[in-house]
Amino acid sequence: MRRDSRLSGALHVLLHMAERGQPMTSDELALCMSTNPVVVRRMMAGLREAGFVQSEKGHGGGWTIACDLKAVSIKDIYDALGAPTVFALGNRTEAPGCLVEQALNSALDSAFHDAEALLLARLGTISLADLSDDFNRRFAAHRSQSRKKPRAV
Amino acid sequence: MRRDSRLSGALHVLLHMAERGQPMTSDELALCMSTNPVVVRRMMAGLREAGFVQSEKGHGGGWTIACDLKAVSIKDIYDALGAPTVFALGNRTEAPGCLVEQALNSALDSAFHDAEALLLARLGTISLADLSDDFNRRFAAHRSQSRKKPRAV
DNA sequence: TCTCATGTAACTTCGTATGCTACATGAAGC
DNA sequence: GCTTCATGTAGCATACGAAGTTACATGAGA
Repeated sequence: MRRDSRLSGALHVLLHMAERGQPMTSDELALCMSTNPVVVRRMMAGLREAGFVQSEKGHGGGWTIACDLKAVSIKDIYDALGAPTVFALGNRTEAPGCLVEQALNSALDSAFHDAEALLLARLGTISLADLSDDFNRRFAAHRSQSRKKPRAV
Repeated sequence: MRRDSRLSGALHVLLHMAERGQPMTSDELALCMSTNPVVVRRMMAGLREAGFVQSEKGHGGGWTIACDLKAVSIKDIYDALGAPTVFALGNRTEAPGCLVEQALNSALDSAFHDAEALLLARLGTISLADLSDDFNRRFAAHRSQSRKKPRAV
């Protein structure tokens, strides 16, 4: 099944903005992600409402980060995106009359609920600053490796 | 996002078959699930290949359970269905050149991987017999309740 | 007032599960 | 043998939601 990549996309955009340190337009961000500026705006709408980013119109406008990267977790971004459905698997019927299905849903729901809780808890422990730090480590490693073995990228 | 209900459907069908104790046709099973017999056959194909059920053609034919309910877990059924994608969320790009996306995927993959492992481990602890027992408990409770407050179902 | 940017509605595209039709295959009953 | 009943499966239609695109309104600066 095709996967919802909005969380991944939003985080990607945020990290690029954090690196840049100045306003970036939807067009620039769309280029970073090889997608469409409207997709970027649509994705960012929730983050703007949650106060994580700001947008300015006109010359010199664009998107800027409006929060402390250390204080915002991946889970916060997930919530700002509207907490999209986590699982591709699910029950056939949510409120079944069939007792077989009730027994089944009860067991499945419990397992899915716990897995979702674990996932969101994990995402809650990772801040945007953590991601940015990880990127910078990779960037430093990449540069030192490029110095040893210089080649075009 | 619309959810994949094959796991739920397959388990539902198996429990109905376990209750019945004799061959059930695709048409009967489709009726139980208010779906189409072809959908049932398609869903059951993997279970047949895995040896969990048998199918017979012709008069008196249909589907029968061919395994020990205590020995088969929900995870086994999931695998027999081809281990469909668990998450509706995912990375935009699996093998990105962008270092930002690499850092991101690394963090997300780790969390998703752990959540999936937890889910499948949980599904591995629940046998078809457990589900069947749970159904029978519900059925008994339902009947005793009906005796107290008799009414048409 | 012109240009650049966001905001948003409306439509198209694309992938996948599901629903359905049609027909081949094979087993049981007559 | 022939009919009936069942699975097996290909092939197409449908539904749905994310992503992609077009078009245009709105507002901020030069």
